[in-house]
Amino acid sequence: MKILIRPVNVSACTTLVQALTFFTQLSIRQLQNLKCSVWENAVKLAAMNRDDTPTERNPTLADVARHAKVSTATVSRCLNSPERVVEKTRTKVLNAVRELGYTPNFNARALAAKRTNTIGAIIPTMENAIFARGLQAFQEELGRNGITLLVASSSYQADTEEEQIRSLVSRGADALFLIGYNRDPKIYDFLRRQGIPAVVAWVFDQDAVVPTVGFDNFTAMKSLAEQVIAMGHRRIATITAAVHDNDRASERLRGIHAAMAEADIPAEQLSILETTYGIDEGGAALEKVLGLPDRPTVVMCGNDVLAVGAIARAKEMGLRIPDDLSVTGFDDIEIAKISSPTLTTVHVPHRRMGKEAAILLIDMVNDKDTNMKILIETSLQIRDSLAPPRD
Amino acid sequence: MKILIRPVNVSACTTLVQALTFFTQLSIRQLQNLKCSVWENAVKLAAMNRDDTPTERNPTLADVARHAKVSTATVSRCLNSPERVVEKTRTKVLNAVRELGYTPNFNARALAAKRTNTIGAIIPTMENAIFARGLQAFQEELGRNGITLLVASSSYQADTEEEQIRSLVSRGADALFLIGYNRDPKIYDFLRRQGIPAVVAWVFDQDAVVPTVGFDNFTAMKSLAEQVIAMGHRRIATITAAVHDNDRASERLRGIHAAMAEADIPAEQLSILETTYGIDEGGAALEKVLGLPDRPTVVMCGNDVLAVGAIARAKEMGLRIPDDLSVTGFDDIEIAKISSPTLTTVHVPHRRMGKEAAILLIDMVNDKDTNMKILIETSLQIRDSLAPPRD
DNA sequence: TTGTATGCGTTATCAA
DNA sequence: TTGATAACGCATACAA
Repeated sequence: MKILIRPVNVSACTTLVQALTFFTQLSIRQLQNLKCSVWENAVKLAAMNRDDTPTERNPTLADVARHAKVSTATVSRCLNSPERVVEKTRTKVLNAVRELGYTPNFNARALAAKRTNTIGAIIPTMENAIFARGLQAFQEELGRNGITLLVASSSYQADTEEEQIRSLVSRGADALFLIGYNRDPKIYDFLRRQGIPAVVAWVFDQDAVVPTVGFDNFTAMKSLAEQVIAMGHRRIATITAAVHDNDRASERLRGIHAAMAEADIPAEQLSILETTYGIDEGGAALEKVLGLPDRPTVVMCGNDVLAVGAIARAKEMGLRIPDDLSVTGFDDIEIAKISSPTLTTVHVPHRRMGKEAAILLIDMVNDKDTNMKILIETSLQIRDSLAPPRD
Repeated sequence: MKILIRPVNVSACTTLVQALTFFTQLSIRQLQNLKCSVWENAVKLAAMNRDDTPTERNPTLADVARHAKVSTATVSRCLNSPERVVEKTRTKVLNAVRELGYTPNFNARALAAKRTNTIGAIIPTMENAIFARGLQAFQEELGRNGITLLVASSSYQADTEEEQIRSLVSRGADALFLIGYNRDPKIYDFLRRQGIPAVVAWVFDQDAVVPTVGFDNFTAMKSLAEQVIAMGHRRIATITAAVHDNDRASERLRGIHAAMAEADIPAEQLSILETTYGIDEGGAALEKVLGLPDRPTVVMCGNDVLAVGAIARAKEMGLRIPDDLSVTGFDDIEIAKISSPTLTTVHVPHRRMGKEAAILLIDMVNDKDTNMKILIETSLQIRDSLAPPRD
């Protein structure tokens, strides 16, 4: 056999070798007997990629059983309820496990046991620090209880979320953690029929029919608005996430409206600007606010990120905060404190919320008839970005 | 029928009732006709646990098959390779699927098919926005290809990460996305033997033996340090994440050292402060910097969050930035632009990195012999927080 | 094109 | 205390 190769480059040769092993039906070893330095190099690389050291099959329960000369049932017991097997056999089995480097196949286990020790969570987006933070605390608490977390993010899409709920259930999640109460009722039906406990976080609604760990978005924002109005503001703008399908946002908006109504300020005095999440988005919305006829004296933002973006843009445009314009946020994340001026906002203990949700959910998995609602208290953080209007 | 019960406690009774319904073949409703308060209580509890509104068993392939009057194999084919089944039976089957609300059991599917269309990712923490952002882009690209993402976070613990790698593999992840190259070599061995492709992101090392999508932390930080030194700074401090087990941090530190060496600045002129991630942590570290003898004129931070925290604290303590002290960051997240003064930093295109990693990984799953390294370019962002030293 | 039958790696039930 | 063995729900080789 004689082969001519124009040595182009190594990676091309690699491909070539693979093609050759295929067409000639020679093993890579046989091909290696051909002499030529580029060739050898290529062969070596190809060998690495193509596993001449073939993929070892994972050891199974049966392998361990054979190795330890016991039945598969015994091995299984050793791993799941070690107290039900006598000391001597147990060590024998555990040794075999270690020697073979055995790891249980999760899917098989789930299939047979109908329990996965896994809880699923769906959040609107991972990019928003407050969800990340609540989730982190949630996960830490689960971890302490030997439960693993499966995360999905829905990009604020209701249908995506529904898909993901089904997906998590079909993956065997023992329970679900969801953000916001507002979703198609048939989803709650579905979960109930499947016997999958779920808790809803980030909102609190006394009348909700699902277990909840959250705060009262309406009251929190209303308190802040009352404070704003008490300072003398009458013309208000709000920069908020799209309120449609988002009960956190719509409740907060309702809070502002309620405070205005109680102070006899006509609802038309409120300009509402919807935008997506982000610092730049907050800035862009602020520009629109400034373009409004009869300019508002205060901008109440749906979260701190929008607020900080608004402040930055306002300063760029030559406004002084809060002298020329007041700005408020929601959440009280770190940037609220380092923003200049520091940001007036609503403090939400996200970590605690995540942790409480985990505890509740674990209880529910253990005995399903827990149907609790936990109210997380928020508090006003009055800082420098809010002051009485000048005019 | 006459039954005597010594009323021990409610839960015992509950069990008893369940036993009775089993043995007598009477429904709980019928048993409820018996009068006795403890008894009634027990019956009620038992009813709750035992779901008289019974948990509907999930429909299975077999149910669908029966409903559509075909074999399970046909139903399976309809779902997985619809082109291999004739139009008429297909619609019949799909109707049955819809009517029964059938969802495939993921675990069973994984067990039988050895492919899950799932890719696992392990990041150090979800709380750090840059990981969240890269991951979000990663996930979006996977989503476009019908692949779902499994996320785990290791809290920067090497052993936790190792556990999670095994866990993801045992869950059937087809491939893995990892941050940083630096881990026990036996992990790479393990993955290779299992035939699980993995890509490493956030770093770039030409000599690494695993596929990589990342940027050169060393060179990027070195360029920034050169800039700093060119401005005249000699006494430098750096606030960094713990460099042990963290090749991103250690490479960046090495970059500073290299730039100093080239400028003949003795290495002792660099004060190194390790801290954890967070705005407050950056602030605390800054206080330590100010306490240093022969105070540095510039603080180079390992990331923007630390930098912004440092700036805020410095301002609180009455320093003017950059007049009294220069500060730099790394990553170029949004707060870099809104910080005041705006932050000099290294721009890293996290989104693009995540997306490229996804594309590469998908290729690798399809034909395992891709062994690519992709270098993501970074760039300097010189802004207001850096100026020549005053002395 | 469709159906039958087997196996995937566990857990759980029952008998020994 | 242990060992057989039957599920678990699905995919697929093979046969029809």
